[in-house]
Amino acid sequence: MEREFFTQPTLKVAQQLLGKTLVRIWRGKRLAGKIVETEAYIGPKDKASHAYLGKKTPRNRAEFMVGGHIYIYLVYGMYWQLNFSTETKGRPTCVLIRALEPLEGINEPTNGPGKLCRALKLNKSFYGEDLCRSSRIWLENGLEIPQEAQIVRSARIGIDYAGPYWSKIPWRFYIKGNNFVSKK
DNA sequence: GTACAGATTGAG
DNA sequence: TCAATCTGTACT
Repeated sequence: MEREFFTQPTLKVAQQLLGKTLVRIWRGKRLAGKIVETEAYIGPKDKASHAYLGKKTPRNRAEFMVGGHIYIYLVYGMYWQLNFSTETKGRPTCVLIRALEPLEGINEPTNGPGKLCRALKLNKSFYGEDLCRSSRIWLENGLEIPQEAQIVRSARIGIDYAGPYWSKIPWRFYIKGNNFVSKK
């Protein structure tokens, strides 16, 4: 995928990522999966974002990079969370990849954000990696892009702490009826 | 230096 | 319903 794809508005990128193929080269092998579920986190105003009110720390600085870079971090002491930065440099926006449908070489579950990172052998060494230039992880166009009618919008998962408004805003997207979406 | 909570998961 | 497990961040 080109840089221009990732620099579009975050909500648009979150929806257009559905159906794209995420490719990861691991020990010379191709691991690939179709993205079936995403969530948008939109910078300073989003109370659920790590960059709420523009907060910038060593941990979340990748959120501020120009679209197409990897923001990866550890939650609950054991699960990695894969995000792609979006929009322009300095804008703290990103899309969380929540679930994949396995296509090639994947032998572990990928129906959750922590699980997909385990299946694709992703960790902090990917922090800040450029998806447009990396030789070990990138995105390819899927064969068919889901029609708008096949995309479901709902509230994001696991962010109740953000309060009644931000925890309910419908910034989670997934492919309708897909068996690999998390929280069946 | 110490305390604390989290964009999850799988077991009971 | 609940514990595992650890890092970034805030506070003393």
